[in-house]
Amino acid sequence: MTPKHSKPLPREFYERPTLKVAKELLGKVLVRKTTHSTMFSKIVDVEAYVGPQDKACHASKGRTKRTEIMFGQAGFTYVYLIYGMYHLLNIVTEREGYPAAILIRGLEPEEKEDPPTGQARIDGPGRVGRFLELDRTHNGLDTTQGTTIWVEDHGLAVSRKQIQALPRIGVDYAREWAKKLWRFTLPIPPSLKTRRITIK
DNA sequence: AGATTGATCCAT
DNA sequence: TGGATCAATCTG
Repeated sequence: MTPKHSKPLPREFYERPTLKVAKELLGKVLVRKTTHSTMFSKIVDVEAYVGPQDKACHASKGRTKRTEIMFGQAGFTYVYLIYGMYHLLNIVTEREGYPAAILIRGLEPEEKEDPPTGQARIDGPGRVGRFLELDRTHNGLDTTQGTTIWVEDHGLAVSRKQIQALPRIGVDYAREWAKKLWRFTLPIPPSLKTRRITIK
């Protein structure tokens, strides 16, 4: 099922309307390569931040040192520190000059054990950053090069019916923009649901 | 509900 | 140059 060789999604994939790209990222495989290992995780939860008018988008405040990357070429990472603790991973979309990005909120890591143990879902953008061992050195990386962080298509079909559209989290300050259904998720599979009991 | 935590941005 | 803000998470 998983192809032996898969290439990073090309820049053209990201150079399109952000809402479309966001939905199409669901079911794709995020690859994170460190010196020790290469991790593969299915993308299951994303949020779109779309353009200068979107008050929830950091770039609505204009072009600054921090938001500069979002104004640049699509396919680059936008990683930033929030609350002094969490590194959130985004991928830049749309044409150069139009600031937009997609926040990765949830992952399902590939099973590594041979009898699969039932891997937990990584739920929340802060946990995603921690799981992927991200820090600010991962800001502004080109995901089309297949070096550190990239996305592959392993051929998993995702139908529109599976995609839930929800309001974005934690952006109440954006007033009416917070009501946009620009968060897209895949349902938690039953195999994971049954394993969501957390033991202390 | 409250604490945590530090980079960023802007104006008191 | 200070201080408010913040695409969150953990604990109680």
